[in-house]
Amino acid sequence: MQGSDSQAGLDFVRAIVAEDLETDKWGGRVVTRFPPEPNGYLHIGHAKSICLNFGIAAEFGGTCHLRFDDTNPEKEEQEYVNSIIEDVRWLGWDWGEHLYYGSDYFEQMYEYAVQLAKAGKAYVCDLTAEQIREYRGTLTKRGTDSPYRNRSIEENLDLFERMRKGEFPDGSRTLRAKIDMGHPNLNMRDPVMYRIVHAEHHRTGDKWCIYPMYDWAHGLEDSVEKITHSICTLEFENHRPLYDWFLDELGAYHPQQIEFARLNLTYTVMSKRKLLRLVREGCVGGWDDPRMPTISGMRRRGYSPAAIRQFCTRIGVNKFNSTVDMALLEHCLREDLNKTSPRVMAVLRPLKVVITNYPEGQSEELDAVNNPEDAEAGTRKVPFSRELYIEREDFMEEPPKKFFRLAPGREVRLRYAYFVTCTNVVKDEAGNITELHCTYDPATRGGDAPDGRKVKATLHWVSAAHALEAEVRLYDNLFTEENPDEAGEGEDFVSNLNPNSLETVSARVEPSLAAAKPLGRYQFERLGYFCADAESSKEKLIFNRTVTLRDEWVKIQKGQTHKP
RNA sequence: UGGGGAAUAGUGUAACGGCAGCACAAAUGACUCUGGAUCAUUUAGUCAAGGUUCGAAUCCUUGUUCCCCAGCCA
Repeated sequence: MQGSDSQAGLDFVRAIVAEDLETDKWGGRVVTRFPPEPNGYLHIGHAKSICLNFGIAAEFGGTCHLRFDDTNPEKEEQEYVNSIIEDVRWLGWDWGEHLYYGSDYFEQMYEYAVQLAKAGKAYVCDLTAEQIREYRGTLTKRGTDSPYRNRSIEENLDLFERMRKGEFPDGSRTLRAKIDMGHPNLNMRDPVMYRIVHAEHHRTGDKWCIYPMYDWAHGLEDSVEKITHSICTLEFENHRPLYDWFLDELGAYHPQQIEFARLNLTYTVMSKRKLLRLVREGCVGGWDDPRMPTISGMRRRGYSPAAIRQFCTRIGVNKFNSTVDMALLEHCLREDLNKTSPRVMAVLRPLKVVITNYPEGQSEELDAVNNPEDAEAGTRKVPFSRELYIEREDFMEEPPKKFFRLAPGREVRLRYAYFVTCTNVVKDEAGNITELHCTYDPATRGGDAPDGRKVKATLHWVSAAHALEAEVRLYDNLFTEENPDEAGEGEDFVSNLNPNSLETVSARVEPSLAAAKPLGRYQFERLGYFCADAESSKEKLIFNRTVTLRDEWVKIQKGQTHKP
């Protein structure tokens, strides 16, 4: 093993898989699985697990199963199943024929339980939930045997069968593994295998009124599917001895479990419980709110599957808890979007500009490059006329040092159009700037001066008469704190919600955007990446800001205000 | 002395007894019809203390800190 370099550069999970392949531990097979519980929407943390499991299968010539771990009818819904299937597929992964449901194995699990009971390794217990907790002991104190622990095998078999038949009310009895109430690992103190719940299951309906506990079900699901590497998160490390015990007692196929650290990201929360709360309390518009770290939210925000996949490989895999900087996610996003997004011009906060020496009623079409990063993307026409809109923040009446954009008397370039010089500032009675008057230099058509003179800034713009109105939603971090859980006394993460995480503006966009399809991604030049909202239409254009462009000017401004 | 896991720049990771490397972030400069992109440069790290060794992030000892476990949730 030491001599082998096949593991160099691999993360520790892949290193194990590579070594197992080398030693032929599984007869050349690599079978992984992504086993979500359909009780919520998938988030970026799940993407890490999805990319790990499907990625390993793809890299090592194996297969990866998508399996719903649906053993708790009270929390699971078909809606979640549907969203999970959509999200995994959207991320670009394919499970082929291997779509499974834990509930499909209920009968087999039941038979396995009977086998254990027959071996005297499981018993029906009449203790209440509260009593079970008391009998379990504590972290430092051993537990006490249940008074029902030594029932006869016949009685256990009879009672368990009657549990299944529905003869007993919810919570009245459980089937427990007979292990060791003095075990230092609490999971080994006669864990519950089945509980009685008369609830309708989203797939099995009312066929069952006893449901397997996760610890009992999960290992069996992996075993039945002949998984080779059961990759899960750190908190299940303590459960591994229990899975081992079950599988060994049963003499069943035994996958290898490998635990890795779940993903944490700055400025957001990552547990289904907390995300559910944000949805239920109306802090966001729903599971797919573009501010949510859910896959569906990120999709609606304008993230590309490639960006998310790239992020998942960049963060690596490890066994210790860490918090990844949101900036890395945004870096991966920009990296992909820069290469793939067509550029367009849009003005978020319009300031009217009149080109006083441009003939009234005249207009022309100018050529604009669709994507300077992609020659194949070609060019398009953008209309130019006497009245335009530019970005309000691209003009300053009294420009500070290093402000290169438009100012009185200053010449700048309108992208792909002309050089213009500001000649007059029009204000209303309150002194607010309402309009700018400029002159243009006809010789600079297309954006270059034949005399070779330079300008320090290039501005984006739209023609007032041709521009389309659009609602643009400017998103920012959902939370103001890097770690939202760090809240004051008596408060929790909700108190760290960013009140400015969404600002809606009425923008003017170039006419080509009339063809924008829902979820279509664009770069609004000089502003950022934007995506047509899922509900955007020709009648009402809506764009979501995915992420801003990196902005040197913002940094300069910050520097100027910090050191006056 | 309950059990289990883990510690490498600000952040995320690599190095498998042999020059502590990469990326993000930050900073500086070049270039630019996006203050974008791109390119170059810089800042910054082995939890601590001992030990083994020619040589230790890596092996050993002791300690410190952090995470997980007391659901009939997963």
